[in-house]
Amino acid sequence: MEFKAPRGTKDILPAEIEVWDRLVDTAKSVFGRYGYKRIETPVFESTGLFTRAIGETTDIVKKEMYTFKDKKGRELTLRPEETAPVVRAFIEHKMHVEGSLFKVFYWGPMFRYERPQAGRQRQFWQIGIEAIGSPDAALDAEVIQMASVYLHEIGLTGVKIHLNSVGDKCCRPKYTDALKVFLKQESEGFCEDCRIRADTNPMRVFDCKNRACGAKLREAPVIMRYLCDECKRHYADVTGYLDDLGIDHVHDDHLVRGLDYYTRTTFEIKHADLGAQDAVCAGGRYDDLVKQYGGPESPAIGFAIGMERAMLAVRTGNDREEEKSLDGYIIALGDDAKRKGMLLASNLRAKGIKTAYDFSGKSLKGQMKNADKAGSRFAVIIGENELKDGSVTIRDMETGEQRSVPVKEADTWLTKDSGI
RNA sequence: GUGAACGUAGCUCAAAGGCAGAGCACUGGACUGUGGCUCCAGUGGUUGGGGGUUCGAGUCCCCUCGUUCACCCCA
Repeated sequence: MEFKAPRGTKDILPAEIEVWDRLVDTAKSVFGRYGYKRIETPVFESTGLFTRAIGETTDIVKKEMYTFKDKKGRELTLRPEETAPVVRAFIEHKMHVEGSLFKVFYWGPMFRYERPQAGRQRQFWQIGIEAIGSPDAALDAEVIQMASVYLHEIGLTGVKIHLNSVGDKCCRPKYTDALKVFLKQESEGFCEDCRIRADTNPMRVFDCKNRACGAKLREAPVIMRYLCDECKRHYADVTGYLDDLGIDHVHDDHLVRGLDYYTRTTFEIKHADLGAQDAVCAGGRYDDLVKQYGGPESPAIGFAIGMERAMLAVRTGNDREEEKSLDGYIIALGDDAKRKGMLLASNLRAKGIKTAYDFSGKSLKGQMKNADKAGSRFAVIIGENELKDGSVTIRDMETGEQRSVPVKEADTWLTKDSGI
């Protein structure tokens, strides 16, 4: 075969689209219930938008972006994530209203040039939300609860909410300094990657899966001890509200975020069946990002859910019986019957009856088989006998019962709840 | 970017250097205008692509593309 879907991309075929649509429909329903409105932003943006927001030293910016120049030489990038575009739109359209929240949700494809793996693709879809305009810890709790409700409503069970705080611009530097000192002192105990991380982005050592490093990290300074009073208080409030809401969560000292813009609350929702890429949802606060981009002081929080990962996790134990996708399947025998059949199909569809017409030109037997495979409730047969008296034969594909009815009454028989 | 395994019919997989096969699916028949069950028969392949070794390669070697898993990183 000459052409295949590009590496790291996937077709979603009709057989799986039902689950896919459910993820989207549930997003509309759940996030709408919390007062979120949908936003749609371009799939590509100026490259600088992402390099500054995400961080020059992050892997996403350094090696994973689909960047290109257009014909006028503009530097553009296929979006690797959606927070920066939403923030850009928020500022550009001056959506800031003093004392009120900008609450939006979205779904769409994101692009990162990575080696594909279970739950990781080059084009992948995210469903996410952003709430811009409040520092309130109660908002954090509501957002986390909303994510949890969403995952519950798409039928995901066995998820675990991990929570941490990464501090803000005054207390985080103190912590990273302390961590750096520790990593330098104990450098023999760490792998090569971690030694490099000590300089570039020390908090990322907590992501290391090397067992020796993990053991060593138990002695590392813990960020909670270094948080300023405001951050400490904020985090305590978030967990307090979550407890009030009855949302299970675990504190995770080692939960750090890869993107530079995060402040204070960070969280991940993990699922055990996903393999190495076990986060189905991740998010956190980004209190400085809007200001940093020239907007008004607007503390904010958001999260994103990986749709393909959610699909993988939902897949297990979800073999629901599929609904009959057709009400009527029209089988015409001969040219005259064909004309009648086409017209009948058209009339039935106009009345909202799901109707397919058989174009195979096969025998009655062959067309009956097609009706069976198509999953129709009824077969509607038009042959010589029916042409003579202006009737059609309607056969219930479940019970095998059938009866002859006038063409004009076909619609009422096809919409009957039961029996024929 | 690094490492490992894998790539054979539409699908799931056999064939341990010697005739490319099975099950399911598909098509036809038994059953002439009646689907599902059963039985019988049939169609279907440049063994991912390219090169090499060999009398002979699906099998061994090299390159390449892709898949999977892990690392890295992340949704």
